[in-house]
Amino acid sequence: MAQKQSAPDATRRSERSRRAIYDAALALVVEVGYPKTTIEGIAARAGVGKQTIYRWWASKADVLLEAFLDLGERAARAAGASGRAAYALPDTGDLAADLKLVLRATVDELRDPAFEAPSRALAAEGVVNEEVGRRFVAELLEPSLRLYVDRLRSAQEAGHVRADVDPRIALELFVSPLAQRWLQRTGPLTHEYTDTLVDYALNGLAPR
Amino acid sequence: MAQKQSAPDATRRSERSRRAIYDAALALVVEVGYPKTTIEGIAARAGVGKQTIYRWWASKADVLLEAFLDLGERAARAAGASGRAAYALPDTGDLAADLKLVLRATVDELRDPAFEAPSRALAAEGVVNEEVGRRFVAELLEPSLRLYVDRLRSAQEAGHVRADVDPRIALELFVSPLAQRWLQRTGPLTHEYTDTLVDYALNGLAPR
Amino acid sequence: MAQKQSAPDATRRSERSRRAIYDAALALVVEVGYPKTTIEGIAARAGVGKQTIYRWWASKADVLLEAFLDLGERAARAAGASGRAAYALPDTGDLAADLKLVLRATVDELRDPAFEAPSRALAAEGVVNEEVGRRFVAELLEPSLRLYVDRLRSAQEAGHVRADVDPRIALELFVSPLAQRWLQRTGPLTHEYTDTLVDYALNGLAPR
Amino acid sequence: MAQKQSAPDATRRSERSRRAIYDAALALVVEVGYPKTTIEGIAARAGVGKQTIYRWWASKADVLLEAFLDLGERAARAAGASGRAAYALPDTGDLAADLKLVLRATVDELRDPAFEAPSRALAAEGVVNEEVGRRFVAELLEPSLRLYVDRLRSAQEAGHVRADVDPRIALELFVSPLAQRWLQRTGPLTHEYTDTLVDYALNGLAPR
DNA sequence: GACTAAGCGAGACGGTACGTCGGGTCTTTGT
DNA sequence: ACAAAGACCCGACGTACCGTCTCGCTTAGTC
Repeated sequence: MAQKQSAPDATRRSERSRRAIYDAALALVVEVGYPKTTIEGIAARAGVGKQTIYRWWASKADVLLEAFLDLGERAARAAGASGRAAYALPDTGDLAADLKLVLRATVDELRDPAFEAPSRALAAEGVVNEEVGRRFVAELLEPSLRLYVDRLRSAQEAGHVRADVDPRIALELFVSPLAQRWLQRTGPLTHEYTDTLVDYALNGLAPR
Repeated sequence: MAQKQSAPDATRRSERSRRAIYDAALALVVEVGYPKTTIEGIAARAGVGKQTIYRWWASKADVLLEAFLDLGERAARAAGASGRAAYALPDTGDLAADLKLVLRATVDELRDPAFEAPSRALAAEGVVNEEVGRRFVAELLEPSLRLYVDRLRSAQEAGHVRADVDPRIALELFVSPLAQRWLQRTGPLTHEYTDTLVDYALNGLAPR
Repeated sequence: MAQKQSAPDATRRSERSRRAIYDAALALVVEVGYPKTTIEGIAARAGVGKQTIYRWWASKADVLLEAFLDLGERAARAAGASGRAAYALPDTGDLAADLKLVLRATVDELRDPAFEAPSRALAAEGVVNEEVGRRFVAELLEPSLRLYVDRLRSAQEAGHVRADVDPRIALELFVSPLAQRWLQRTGPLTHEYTDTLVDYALNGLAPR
Repeated sequence: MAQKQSAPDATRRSERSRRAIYDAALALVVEVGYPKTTIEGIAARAGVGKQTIYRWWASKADVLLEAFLDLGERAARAAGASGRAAYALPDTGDLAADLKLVLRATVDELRDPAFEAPSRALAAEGVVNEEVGRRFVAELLEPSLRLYVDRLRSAQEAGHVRADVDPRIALELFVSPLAQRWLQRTGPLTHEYTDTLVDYALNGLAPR
C-alpha cells in the first residue's frame, strides 16, 4: 500500500490555492504555450509556493490535466445551470442531421483558443507519455465517445444502422478523421468537411 | 539580406558527424524517450561538439525529424535495392483486399519500437509546435496518403468507388481511426480492427 | 508597550516539551553538526510542533544556548548533590599548582563530545552574531572567568602576584591561548601545554 | 586518484568571472553579513552563472576564503610596490616596543570593516567546519604567527628572552588574548590593552 | 460540569536558497 | 573554416527549511 512519500492531508488543502493554480496554468498555456509554461511560472502567477504544486501534483501535465477537467466541469455546470446537461447527443430520429450538428459544434469548440491550447498540450503530452495519455483518454475523450456509442445504438434499434455494426468502431469513421485533422493539421476543419464525413460514413453503415 | 548567423558552408560539412548525430538521436529517443533526449546527450553520444548540432539544426525536433527521414530513406533504399520500390499501393483490382493488406502492414510497422519511438516523438512535438507539425505532415505523412489517393482514383475509374467521392477525404475513413488509436491509445491495434474499418468504410464509398 | 506578538503565558508552558526540545537539540548538534541541525529537525525529533519552538525561542542558536545552559545546570546539580559545588577554584596556596590542575580539567572537558559539539556551535554562532555572542560570553564564559579573577586576587593578597597586575587581564594569559587552540585548532591541547602556559605566564618570558 | 567529478579545465577559466566573484562575495559579506550571503546572491551580483561558482568552489566558505586570501595578496602587493614587504616584524632591538607597535597595528586592522566582516565570517565557519578551519589557520593565521616566532628567536639570541622558552607557545601569551577578545567580544580592544599584555607576558605576573 | 482560552502536535502555506541539469553562445585548440 | 571540447550565462528543476498560519485536541482555570 505504497504512498507517495507521506501523503499530504487533503482535508487541510487550500481551495484558494488550487483555484489560483488552475487559473494560472490555463492562462499560461494559452499565453506562452505549453513548453514555456513552467511550474515555477505557474506558482509565481498563482501567488503560491512551488512546494504547494509539488505537494498535490506529480508533474506539469498533471496540473494541466486537472485544471482542464475542472474547466470542463465548470463549463458543464454553467451550461447545466441554464437547464440542459450534455449527457446525451441530440436524438431527433435523423441520425445524419444529429451527427452533423454535433460535429459542427465540435469544430467550433476546437477553434476556441481557451480550449485549444490546453487540450492540444495535453494531447501532445499524452502521445509521448503513456500515463498522461491514458488519463487524457479515460477522463476526457472516452466520456464523449460514449455519447456517440449511445446515439448509434439508438439508431440501430430504429433500424437506421445495420445491426452487425460495432458502434465503438463505427464512431471512429467520423470522429477520428476530425481528430487527426485537428491534431496533425492534415487539412482544414470546416462544417462542410464534417458533413461530408458523416455522409461517407453513414452510407457504409446504413442497411441496404 | 540577413542570414541566420553567417550561414555555414555546407560543402565543408562533416558527413561523419551527421551520421553519428542521426544515430545518436534515434538511439536515445528509443532508449530514454523523447523528453529525456537532450542536445547535450546527443552530442556526447555522437562524440561531437554541441556547436556542431546548433550549427546545422534549429532544434532537437529538427534533428530528430531529419534523422527519421534519413532512416526512412535508408530503409527505402535497402528495400529498393532488393528490387521493389514502395511508390504505389498494390492494385490487384480488389480494393478491399489491397487496403486490408496495406493497413495490416502499417499496424505491424507501428509496433516496431525503432519506428514507433521517433515517430511518436515527432507527432507529439508536431501537435504543439506548428512548424514541426507542418514538416512532419508534409514530409512524412502526405507522401503516404498520396498513395491512398492514387489507389482510390484507380478504384473510381474501375467503378468500385462512387465517382462523386473525394479520395483525399475518403482515405481518412480508414487511415485516421488507425492513426488515432495509435497516437492516443484509444483502442487496440489489430489486424481484425483494420479489416473492419475497411469493410465499414468501403460500404459507404461503394456505389449501390 | 509592544510585546513580542502577544507574549505567551509561561505558566501554561509544557515542561515535557521543553525537556524534549533541549534533548533533541543537543543530540542533533552532536550527531549531525550545528549547520545541519534545523528547527524542523529538532521539532520532529522532540515530537513537538514547530510552533512550540517558535513560541518560546527566537532562533536555533537561542534554543541551543538554553539547552546548553540547562545541561550545565543539570551537571552542576549532579555534582553539587555529591557535596561539592564549583563556585570557586581550588586554593591550596600554590597558585601555579592550582591553575595547572584546573586547566588540565578544562582540557579534558573540552574533549568530551557532548560538551564540545554544542559549545563549539555556540561559539561559532557568537563570532558572527553579536547578540548570541554577548549571551554566550555573559552566561557561560564570564562566570568561569570570574573564578580566575577571584583566585588571582587571593594570590595577590598572599603576595604571590604583583599588586599592580589586573587579574581580569592576567587570566587571559593562560585562558585565551587555550581557548584559541581549541576554537581555531592552532595547536594540540595537552596537559603539558597548559602547564607550560601557567609557567610562562606566572614567570614571564624575560630573564630575571 | 579520485577527482571531483570530471575536474574542469583550469586553463580555460575566466579570470574576469573569478575577480567578479571575489568582489561580490567580499562586498556581500560586508553589506549583509555572512549568513545572508548566498551563493545565488554572489552569482547575481557578480553577473555570473551559479554553475560557474559550483564549478570552481566547494562551498560558500571556500569562495570567501579564496576571496579573502586574494584580498590579502592584493593588499600585500600594493604595500610591496611602495617598497616594503611585511615578511618580518620590526626588530629595533627593543622587543617590548616592537611587539606593542605590531599589536597596535593589528588592533587597528581588526577594526577595519572590510577586513573584519570576512575574517570574522571565516573564523566562525572554521570553528564549526574543521576543513575550513584548517585552511583558515594554515593559510591566514600561521604565516602571521611565524613572524612572531622569528622575532622571539631573535630576542632569544640577544638574551632578551630566556633560552628555554618555546617561541611558538610564548607568542600565544599576547596574541591569543587579543584574538579571543576580538572573536568573542570578551573585552574592549584598545592600544592600552595590548600594551599591558606585552608587559605582563614579557615580565610575568609573579613578583621578582 | 460546562465553558472558555490557552498551549500543543501537526502540517499546509508563501517563500528563499539550495545544488543540478540543460539550453544556447562563445572561445580555444587542433586539423 | 569546420570540428571537438567545454566554460560561460541563464533559467528551470525538484528539495529542504524558513517562519507564519490554521486546524482539531488536550488541559487548565472560571463561572
